[in-house]
Amino acid sequence: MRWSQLFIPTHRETPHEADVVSHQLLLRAGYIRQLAAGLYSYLYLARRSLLKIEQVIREEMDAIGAQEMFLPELHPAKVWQKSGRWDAIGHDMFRLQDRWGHDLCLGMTEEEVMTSIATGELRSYKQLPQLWYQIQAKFRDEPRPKSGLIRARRFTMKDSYSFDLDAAGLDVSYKKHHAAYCRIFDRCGLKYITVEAHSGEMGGSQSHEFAAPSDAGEDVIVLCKGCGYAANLEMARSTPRPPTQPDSAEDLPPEEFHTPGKKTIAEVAAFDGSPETSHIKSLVIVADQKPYLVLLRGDHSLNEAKLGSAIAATKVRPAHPEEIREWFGADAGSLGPVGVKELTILTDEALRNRRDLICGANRDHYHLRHVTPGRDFETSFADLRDVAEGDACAQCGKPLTLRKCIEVGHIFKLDRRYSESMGLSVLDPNGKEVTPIMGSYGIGLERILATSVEQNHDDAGMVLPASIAPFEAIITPVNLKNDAQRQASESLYEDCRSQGIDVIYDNRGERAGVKFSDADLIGIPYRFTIGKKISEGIVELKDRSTRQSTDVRLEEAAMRLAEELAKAVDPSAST
RNA sequence: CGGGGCGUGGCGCAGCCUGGUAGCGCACCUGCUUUGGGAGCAGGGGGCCGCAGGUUCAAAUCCUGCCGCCCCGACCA
Repeated sequence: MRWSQLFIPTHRETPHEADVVSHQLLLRAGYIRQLAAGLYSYLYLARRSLLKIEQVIREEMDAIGAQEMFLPELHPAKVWQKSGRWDAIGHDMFRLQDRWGHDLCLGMTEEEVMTSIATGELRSYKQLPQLWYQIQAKFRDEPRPKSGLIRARRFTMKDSYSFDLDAAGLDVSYKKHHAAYCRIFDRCGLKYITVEAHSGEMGGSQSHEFAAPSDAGEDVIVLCKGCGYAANLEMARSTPRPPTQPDSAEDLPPEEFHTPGKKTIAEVAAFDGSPETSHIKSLVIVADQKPYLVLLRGDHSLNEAKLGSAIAATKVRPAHPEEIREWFGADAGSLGPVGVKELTILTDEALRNRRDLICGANRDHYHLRHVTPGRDFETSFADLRDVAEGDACAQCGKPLTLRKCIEVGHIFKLDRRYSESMGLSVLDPNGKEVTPIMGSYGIGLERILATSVEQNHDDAGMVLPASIAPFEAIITPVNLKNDAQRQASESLYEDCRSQGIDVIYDNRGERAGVKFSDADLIGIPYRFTIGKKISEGIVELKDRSTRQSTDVRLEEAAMRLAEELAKAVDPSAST
């Protein structure tokens, strides 16, 4: 491609609406333009990158025997009603009606459609397993789209679905996907970790997330440098730091004391000189319409996903102030478990075997001291808290660290949730009707691009790996008006093309500095610079990531780069 | 949905407080010079100042309402 004919609208200045690096650079480098909140047009460069990412994914999915399909993005309500998600999902789904008043939605994911195809067609265990996938647009009416391509309302997902006869089969399909995903992210040059994750609304028994470390991420991953333990914050377990001050051995009854205007744990702790670890934090939570009193150590915070799992609730929310007033006769800030009868009390494990603690008295401006779980109130225990930086690893005892990550892929064992609700069954070898077991597996294509930019950039712009960069190389003549330089550029351009190198020729009449800056900004991994040394038959080959430049002979230049690319591209080619 | 910020040529911004000719840098067009890291000089084009009402002789500027975008939180497969 010749740059002079292309539309690559680069900007010198950072657009004001973007504040994460990938968003800024994708806009500045002319990859994308915003149409509305969470909706982006992919211009030429982004399109090329995304097609390359798509092709990597396609190759690896095909390699595990998955079959690509193409499904409608517009779904009739009835398939979602059948699975029960039409009502379960709420505002995240884009809904519309056709001219007859029939309800439709834009697809957020394809469990329902894929399963409905299977329901019509799969009849025998002999047809299993099946691995089906598609690479298509997904629509989610996010409460808050943000960070450019990282959380958009329309994005591209590769989603695949496995149908197996039994759990052992699902295990095989799941492992195949896990391995394929590792190859995909390796080939795309991402740094990532795989962690156990929370299944959320997808349901199912097991899930793993592919988490790419980045400050622009919204996921928090807990890591142990000692033993390699890694888990999503929603699943992670730890041994909390011991209380700052040991509990009193005395056996005193609860005693009310006046705490005028002190509401937060920090305020009460400062007021009476006790450490926060000797306090009970009381949170009122409504889970599936049922109220709970949730107790945590004063310095800990609640993880709502863990709570949801502990009580098998799907919808968890903090109680409204009026509800709290009605149930406790006091406001948040003076709440506690003593005397509470109507609400189920759940207590975090960190408070097990603790005694002589401080909590609210259910009377405004009063707290209780000498409170002991089990003696002064009935409760059950569960792991409900967020792991905190510096907690000890539950496996090896070393301190844990927290890392923000972008979720680039997620695989789920769905079990029979969808096959059952959608009425999928086949005959087993004994002629008995059985319900196949399913898995679902997703990768966000734009997130791979955005994450790559997040992980690979410098002050000049993006530094993309050759596998996903819009071009593998760029030819930059320093001065186009110089005949020798121009002719050499033309001939190198032809050489590169005959070597199969995806190359762009910057034949614009710009000054060298402009062309260098643009090439750096858009992140092309290799640059041929054709300048004065062409009189000796020499061109420079510069590596964008190392910024190292080597002199090569013009005649050998394309071949040299082709060899270099063959080394870098596709480390998994042998498998 | 709660809190905050911002809407002025394509991009980045000033002007608004204290009402009176819409301005700067970059980009763009023409010409000349220049050509190894975002050139110089000269000339030029481009604006519903987010939208709608109101106040006023007069509104980018003051008032009211709405819309859009961004950030924090809530929320989120």
